[in-house]
Amino acid sequence: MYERKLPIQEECGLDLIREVIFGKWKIHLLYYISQGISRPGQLQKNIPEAARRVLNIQLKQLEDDELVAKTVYDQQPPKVEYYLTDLGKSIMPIVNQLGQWGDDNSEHLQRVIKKRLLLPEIN
Amino acid sequence: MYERKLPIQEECGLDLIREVIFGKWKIHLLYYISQGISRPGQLQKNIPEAARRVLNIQLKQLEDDELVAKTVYDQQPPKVEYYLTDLGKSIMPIVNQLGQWGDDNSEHLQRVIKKRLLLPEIN
DNA sequence: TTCAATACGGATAAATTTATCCGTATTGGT
DNA sequence: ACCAATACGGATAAATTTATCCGTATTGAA
Repeated sequence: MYERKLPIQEECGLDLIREVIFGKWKIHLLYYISQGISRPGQLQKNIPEAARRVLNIQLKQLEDDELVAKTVYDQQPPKVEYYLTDLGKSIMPIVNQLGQWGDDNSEHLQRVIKKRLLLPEIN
Repeated sequence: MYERKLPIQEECGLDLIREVIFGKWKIHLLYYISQGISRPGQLQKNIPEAARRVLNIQLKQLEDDELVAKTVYDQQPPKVEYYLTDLGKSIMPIVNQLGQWGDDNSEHLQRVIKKRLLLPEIN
């Protein structure tokens, strides 16, 4: 178990939203869940680059932050369905715009990302 | 100097935008620059929680990604001014909405963030 | 002559996040 | 009997990001 050592910033809206959506797969998860892809196994199939363990962790965080919630069916084999809370729904317009902006500018973005490999330092 | 080992995802818009704005202070920097706070020293004063070194690194990344650009005045003491590129300007509506959403939901967000301290595991 | 203001970046440590590996448990199909 | 499908999470390694510390260089002001 990991214990945070540095304080979390919560000065302004940008700090706060960063805390809940800046995870490698969080916006993807929100997106797919909003599209009705609700079961963990399905989400994983849609995000094959992500390790299942990581998806679980990020789903848990989204759940803790109350952007999503889940229904656990009492059956075997297990069945779980995630859905967006009202708060989660309210952020979807922005998530969709993020994806749209990325798509609209994909040429540019792919170019600058490739350029990074040539740069002397990255950090 | 650091060399990346894992591949960068660039499958979809959400991957791409993550690459350019998911840094601890990037959306803040974009916001303040859009507000006309253009000099590094001023940006630092507006984001006192951030280490200056980190702001420099993230400004450099924003510059490499062509969301911002800078004018270097040839004088002493040095003077530099950052400004948004067209691409940077095009993302501001979304950045502003992110901040707005965070502000609008600040009570909720502060509550869930505080709750994290009580949770058994974080990762 | 010493210090403040200005911007930048090397070197390295620390913190955090993500990845990998593997084990739990149950039902039904082959 | 054995395996696939299903969801979950412990333990730990690896990768990445962020933080800390300090040094460079120049002008003008006290």
